[in-house]
Amino acid sequence: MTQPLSSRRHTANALGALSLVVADRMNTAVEAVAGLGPSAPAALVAMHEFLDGGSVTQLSSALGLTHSGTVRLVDRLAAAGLAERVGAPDGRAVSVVLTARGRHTAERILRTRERSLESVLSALSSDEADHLAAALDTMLTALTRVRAEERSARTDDRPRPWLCRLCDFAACGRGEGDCPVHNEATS
Amino acid sequence: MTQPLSSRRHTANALGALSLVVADRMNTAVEAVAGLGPSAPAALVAMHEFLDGGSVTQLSSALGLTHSGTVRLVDRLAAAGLAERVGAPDGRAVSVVLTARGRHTAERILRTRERSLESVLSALSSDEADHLAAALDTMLTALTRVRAEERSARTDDRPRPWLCRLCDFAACGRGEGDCPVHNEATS
DNA sequence: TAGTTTATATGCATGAGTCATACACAATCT
DNA sequence: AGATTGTGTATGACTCATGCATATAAACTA
Repeated sequence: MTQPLSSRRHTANALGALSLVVADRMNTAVEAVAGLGPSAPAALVAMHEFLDGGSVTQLSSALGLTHSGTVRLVDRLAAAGLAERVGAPDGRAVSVVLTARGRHTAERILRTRERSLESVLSALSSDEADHLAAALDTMLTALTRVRAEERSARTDDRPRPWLCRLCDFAACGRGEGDCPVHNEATS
Repeated sequence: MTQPLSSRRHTANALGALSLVVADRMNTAVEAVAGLGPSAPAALVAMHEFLDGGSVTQLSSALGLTHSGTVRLVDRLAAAGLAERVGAPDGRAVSVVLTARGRHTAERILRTRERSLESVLSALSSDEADHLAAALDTMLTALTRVRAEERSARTDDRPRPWLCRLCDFAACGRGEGDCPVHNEATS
């Protein structure tokens, strides 16, 4: 039996409300850790998870920023002693690596994020949490597919942020290579 | 039986990932409607739903902006013909009302939001959607309580954005007065 | 009537980003 | 090898939404 339309609409509304609060709280908490702007946490986490030593260009497409925007961001990270530019094999490129402090900060960001999220989950019963997890996985998988389609259909090639921005790969729970989101990010 | 810890962590991670994408997509879609900055959609919807004719101060606390920030926002809305300032009974205050175009824009914003959210839900089976709805309600209720506590424990009285920002009250599905979020907003 | 509080508005500053452009190195094609 | 074209990085000038400090005006209060 199909869920009545009115109920779907209610669910959509609640999903919007919840996503907004959860994302807001998470972003606020996480931005405060480094205090270097809205993109810094995502940059640090991306490098920590799969992009350490990557080029500015790679970083820019993971974050959905302009190249020049990313250059400024790397400037800030470097000035704060969280990352540094080292020479890359390719002479024109630059390899952005996390310093020890940077890696430490990235880990603090992940922990902060997790705390923020678990405080939201703590209201749920086990059953509710299980069902929620199933629904989340379904939606994430679907969204990854949608994004892939959108990407191929796009004319303006403005990069968009990495879908799984801020994800903790260790907490993903899917085996290596099993997470479509992860795969999209690293491919 | 309790959900194993590793699984909780997975759920938290997925919740973070999903909230981020959903909120991102929603915000991007909705900001494009008026094109007057990140706060404009929330302002229009707030006025449309419960704050039409309200003062700049009321608006500022619903949005979590500074008063001056809100003044500039109202300037932009007025310049775009979406709102106007009319005299209030209180001579120093100002009453910000939506124009016909403003009201129309607010409705378009709500529809855009709803489309964005329903595209995410469409991947779910009826059962999944039902369970999701239950979990969402639980979490929203809990979050409302948490916010109320946080508010009373705060020293710096920086306003924070209205929790149910962008909500479509008609889609809320709870009866008048039954939605704690709604109640918090309008009280 | 004078002083305080409340509401709005404004000048100036800032931070994070964009765009256009310059520059350095690499890859490719005669 | 030399010239051309492409790719990666950096920088100068600007935009835009916001915050802070302050000014002004109206409303309460003593």
